[in-house]
Amino acid sequence: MRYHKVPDETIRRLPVYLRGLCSFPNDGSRSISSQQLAEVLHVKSPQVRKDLSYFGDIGTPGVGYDIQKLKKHIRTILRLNNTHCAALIGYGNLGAALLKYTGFKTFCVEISAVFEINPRKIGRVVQKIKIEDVSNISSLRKRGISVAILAIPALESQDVTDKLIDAGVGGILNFTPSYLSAPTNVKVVNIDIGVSLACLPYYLPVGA
Amino acid sequence: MRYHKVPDETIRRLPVYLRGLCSFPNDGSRSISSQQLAEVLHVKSPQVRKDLSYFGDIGTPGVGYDIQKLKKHIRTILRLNNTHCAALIGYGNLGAALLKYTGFKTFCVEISAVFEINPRKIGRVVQKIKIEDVSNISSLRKRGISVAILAIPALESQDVTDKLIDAGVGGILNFTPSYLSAPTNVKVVNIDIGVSLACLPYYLPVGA
DNA sequence: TTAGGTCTGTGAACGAGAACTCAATCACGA
DNA sequence: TCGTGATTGAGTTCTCGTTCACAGACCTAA
Ligand SMILES: NC(=O)c1ccc[n+]([C@@H]2O[C@H](COP(=O)([O-])OP(=O)(O)OC[C@H]3O[C@@H](n4cnc5c(N)ncnc54)[C@H](O)[C@@H]3O)[C@@H](O)[C@H]2O)c1
Ligand SMILES: NC(=O)c1ccc[n+]([C@@H]2O[C@H](COP(=O)([O-])OP(=O)(O)OC[C@H]3O[C@@H](n4cnc5c(N)ncnc54)[C@H](O)[C@@H]3O)[C@@H](O)[C@H]2O)c1
Repeated sequence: MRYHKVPDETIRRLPVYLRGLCSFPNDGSRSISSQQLAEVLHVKSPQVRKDLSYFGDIGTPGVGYDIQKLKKHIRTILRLNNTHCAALIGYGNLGAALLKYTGFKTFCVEISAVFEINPRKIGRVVQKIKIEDVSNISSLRKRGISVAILAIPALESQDVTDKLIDAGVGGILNFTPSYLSAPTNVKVVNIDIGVSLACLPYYLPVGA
Repeated sequence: MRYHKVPDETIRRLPVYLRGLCSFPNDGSRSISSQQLAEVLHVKSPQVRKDLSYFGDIGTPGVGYDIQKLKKHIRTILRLNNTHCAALIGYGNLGAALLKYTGFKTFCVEISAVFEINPRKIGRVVQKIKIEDVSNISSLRKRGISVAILAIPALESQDVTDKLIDAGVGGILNFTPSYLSAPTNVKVVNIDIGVSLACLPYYLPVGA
């Protein structure tokens, strides 16, 4: 492997590969070819090989990829070896749904802190987590929490983002419909549900 | 404007432009330049002009874009002139959050039907909508509902998708972590929250 | 009426990422 | 030990989308 900047698109596909591998029928075979992997995941096989080749020689020519080794390798690349703790900011409609969701553990991510501004919610215990006051965000650094999920009203999002960054957070999953300013060493991933939904009618057949 | 296939990326930006225009400070000026628009939305100004130019001459050289006209124009392109009714499939954690959300009306989309398989939920009235049995999906065609939001367990997603397509649905917003097979005339937009979250640790500074 | 400044629309250059292709590599069996 | 078939890794090509740059349209004011 030579030096290469890894495309963001590749990073985004790795979790998909990982999930595919986890749910792969354990039919005794220890290895899987890029062809088989590609079919399950609905991508092309050269894509799979190129993605994986960015990170060194993982596969074996003539054989394929060792399933267990590949899983471990992808986890290492994504830093998902040990469980990551994430903070949820905003326990509203969306926040509550996210907190109840158990699917994140496939990716070794676990929501381990919840912050609110509403006094009626602060102090309540939900899913074994005690909801804290939003001013406690500054404690995130010493608690080793560096990933945050933003599910608060758009107006407050930049303020809270600034606080998160001050507290050493390096990755933010943003559900609010606002653009968040952040230094380049902080990664912001946006999920804009409204925009995704608004795109659909365009693709409907005319007259529908 | 010549004939051009419009890039998907352009379509995806249009709702962002629309939302930006809606929240633009109404300081009396009737028009806005691509420069100003670009600043608000954090894109480059040639991008804005190119995106809009796919759909004919909307702006006025030397002046800019008439704000009200542009809003109307974008709505027309995206077919968001008259309210679109959408069906929500699955009233679980996520489905409930989506149904309560009022922000979709910015984009003239409204959830007007909810389907469930759980008998204890069927028949309940939530947000003025009566939850129906999933077998009623076939009635969507005559009700003129052609957009659906999938928020059910992954295992059932392909089955229900097939039913939705049979019922004439042409656009699906998919929250399940599975790949949905659909004919090319049906648009599927995926929102994979788990994958988005799993990407974040990769970008954290080493040692964090 | 015309000159000068502003801003759009668009062809062309550029860049990133996806798909293709094939030489190099490996397992296995003769 | 060597030949065969399978499969990777990576250089090349292709496709799509973004950025650039400028001609032309428009407004205003003298
Ligand atoms: N619910 C959805 O389906 C949906 C869809 C698309 C986008 N969103 C976006 O997600 C965000 C959350 O949506 P929601 O429906 O859960 O809203 P919500 O109003 O139900 O919940 C927001 C929660 O955040 C809390 N909050 C407000 N300010 C805060 C602060 N400064 N610090 C900590 N907590 C604070 C509020 O007390 C409330 O509990 C919004 O930006 C919304 O636009 C939601
Ligand atoms: N909740 C989250 O935060 C979250 C995050 C990421 C992904 N997801 C995905 O979104 C989907 C829904 O998640 P959830 O947390 O709301 O799950 P949930 O279990 O809370 O809700 C699922 C609902 O769908 C209903 N249902 C099941 N089969 C059905 C069918 N065939 N037809 C109609 N309804 C049916 C169930 O009765 C239930 O009410 C899942 O695929 C999940 O993986 C959710």
